[in-house]
This record gives sequence, structure tokens and C-alpha cells, in this order.
Amino acid sequence: MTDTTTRPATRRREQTRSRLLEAAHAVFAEVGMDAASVEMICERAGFTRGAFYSNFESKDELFLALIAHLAEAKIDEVAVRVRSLAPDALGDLPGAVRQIVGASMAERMEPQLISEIRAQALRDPRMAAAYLGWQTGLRARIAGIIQDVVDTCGMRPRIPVADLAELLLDVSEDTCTRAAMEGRTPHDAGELLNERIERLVSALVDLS
Amino acid sequence: MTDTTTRPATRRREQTRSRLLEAAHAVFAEVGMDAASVEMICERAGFTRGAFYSNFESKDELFLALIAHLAEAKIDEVAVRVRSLAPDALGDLPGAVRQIVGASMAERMEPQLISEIRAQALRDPRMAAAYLGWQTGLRARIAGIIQDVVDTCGMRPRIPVADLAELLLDVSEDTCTRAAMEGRTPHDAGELLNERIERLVSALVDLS
DNA sequence: GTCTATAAGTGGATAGAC
DNA sequence: GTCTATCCACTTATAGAC
Repeated sequence: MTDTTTRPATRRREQTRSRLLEAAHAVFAEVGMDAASVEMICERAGFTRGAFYSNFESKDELFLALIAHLAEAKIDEVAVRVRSLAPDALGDLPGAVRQIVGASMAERMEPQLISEIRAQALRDPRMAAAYLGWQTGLRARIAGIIQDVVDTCGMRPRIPVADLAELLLDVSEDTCTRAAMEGRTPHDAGELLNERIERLVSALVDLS
Repeated sequence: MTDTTTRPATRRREQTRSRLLEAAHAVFAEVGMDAASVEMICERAGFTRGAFYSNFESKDELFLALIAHLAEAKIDEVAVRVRSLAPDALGDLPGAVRQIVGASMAERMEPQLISEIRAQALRDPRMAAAYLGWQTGLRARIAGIIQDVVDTCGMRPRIPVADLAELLLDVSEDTCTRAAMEGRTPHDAGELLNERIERLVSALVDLS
């Protein structure tokens, strides 16, 4: 016997939740939080509204759950990327930063969704809290990585490492956002970001 | 006789348009483009929907007109600020930048409205064009100002001046946005921005 | 130029069947 | 757990009065 008896319903429920979150990700990015109807999201996920309201209290709760989900996923992603390139490319700080920060930003509909989340967070304190927590965690992690590289290679940053982390995150976001607006491909955006970060980092950290 | 006969209706019409734009500014910032109803905007401006549709084709056209209006107003504002502080404070680049860029960003509902415009511009090519044109003009103007200061004072920027202008604009926007989310007052945001720009500029331009 | 009235549609959310 | 049917609030946009 499988564990069908212990948690069959719960597993199914989590799958439904997961598919709804995935659909929400796409729909919110495409048309925005307000223009997105619960119906659109359900249709995309292959459910009806009844199923939706059995899993989420409201569209707002879904959006909040999506932010939390993204925060977790993105921070994990950073950890994975770090492990996958730490050994060899330690000396190449710009390259490392782009790999870690940029790649996850330029792909898919990230700029659209992030912009949407920011716009909502500026109006709703609960969403602001969720978004700020995410960003704070991300900044701390990036700062930690930069600190490691700096220590290992004996570099001397001209501004505090925390500032540098924040700066690089902001620049990454803005560059990818503008690239998306200009109709560039994600690959193009990556190139652009690479160059900009290269110039910035080489101006901001001395090799001592 | 006044020129009442030549353009009485036109003057009145422009006043109506202007009041509608002003109301749109507030409502779009408060609830966002999609959640904002034409009725809300009309109510705020003291008109009814009939008057609205006599002046604008649709909500989208109104939003587009608002972007164009803001672009013009903001770029003019920069010019005014520059003239008002150029003579004495030329040596204080961080201070000048904050005065020019920051003040207009931290006040009122600017972060909310800008975020909303960006979110919309990421989905609608027409709005993207309007927004990108605005930003490009603003960047060019800021770059020109920085170049002046740099030349006059014999400073040596460690990255191209165009990059510096873009960077400072991005940092200003992001700082004000985050400050707003954290519930800080516009004054607080100004302080924060000031410090951040101070550190950044002193790390990025050498006094030669 | 601006208002009132209204048409036609879409939204979120619930109740109850299966 | 998920679906069908439905309620009610609210939206955009137009037609015609003033």
C-alpha cells in the first residue's frame, strides 16, 4: 500500500494550490493584479472558481501567497547558483553577480511581475511587508556572497558591501525593466546588464 | 472687449482637461490604473462621466495624456531647480543631485504613480514609448548637468557621465520607493536618499 | 459643454449539487 | 474537492436632455 490512505486528499489539494499559484504567476504578470480575474487564473490552471475559493480566501490572499512563494523560490535559487559557480569563477565579481542576480531577473516575465508586486506593495501594507522581507533577505544574501569574494580575493570595495549589494540589485532590476520595455530579448537584457555591472563593479571595488 | 468671443469655449475646455488630469494623477496614484474608475476621477474633478468622454476618448488615452503631461512638467522642473542653485553650490555634487532629482521624487505620491506607470508601460507599447521618451530626456538632462559640474570643478568620474546619470536616477527612484513602502515620510526619504547618494558619488568621482 | 439615464457587460464571491 | 448556478455590485460607454 502507498500512503494514499494517510494523505491522499492533502496531496491533491497541494497540487491544486500549486497549479493555481503557477497560473497566477503568469496571469498577474501578463495583465496585472487588478485586471486579472479569478476566472482567468482558474481557466489557465484548469479549474473553476469553486475550486479556487476552496483553496484561497480571495484574490488578495492569492497574491500574498504568490509573493511568499516567489521570495522563497528566488532566495533558494541564489543559493543554488552560488554553489554551481563558486569554485572557479571567484575572481570574476561582475560575472558572478550577473550569474546570480541577473539571470533570474531577465528571464520569463520577471520584470512585469516584480513591477506589479511593487506597485501593489506601495498601496497595501501587508504586501509591502511581504515584499520588503523578501528584498531584505535577498540583499543580505547577496551582501554575504560579495563579502566572501572580497575577503577571498583581497579586494577593497569603495563603499560598504551592504550598499554595494543594494546597488547591484537595484541596477539589475532597473536594467532588466528598461530592456523589457524596449522590447529586447531576455538574452539581450542579460548582455546589457553584464556590461553595466562590469563597469560599475570595476569602478567601485579596487583590487588592493 | 476681452477675447471672450475668440476662444471662450476653448479656455473652459482646457480648464476641464486640466482638472481631469490633476484628478487622474491623484486617483491613479492612490488605487492604480485598473482599479481607478472613470467615475472616481470625474467625482474628484467635480464632473460627471459625460464631461469626461467629451474630453478624452477613453481611460487609456487619459493615462497616456497624463504621462506626457508629467514628462513635460518634470523636465521643466529640473531646469527650474538647476537655475535656482547653480551659482553657489556647484562644488557639492551630491547636494545638487538630491536637490534636482530627489526632491521631485520623494514628494506627493510620486513613487506610487511612477510605479504604476512603469507597470503599465511593461504591458502597453504606447505607454512604454511615452515613458521611455520621458526617461531618456531626463537622463540626458541630468547627464548634461553633471558634465557641467564635472568640467567646472575639474572632477574625474570613474564611470562615463551618462552611466552616472542613469545610476543616480535609478538609485533615487528605488530609494524613494522603498522609503514609501516602509512608511517613511517624504522628509525621511529625502534624508536617506541624501546619504546614499553622498556615499555613492564620493566613491564614483575623484576630485582629480 | 455638461448632465441624466441607461444599456450591456464583467467582476468577486457564495450556496448547494455531485 | 471540485463543479454549476446565481446574486449583486460596479464598470465602461452611449444617447439624448438641458
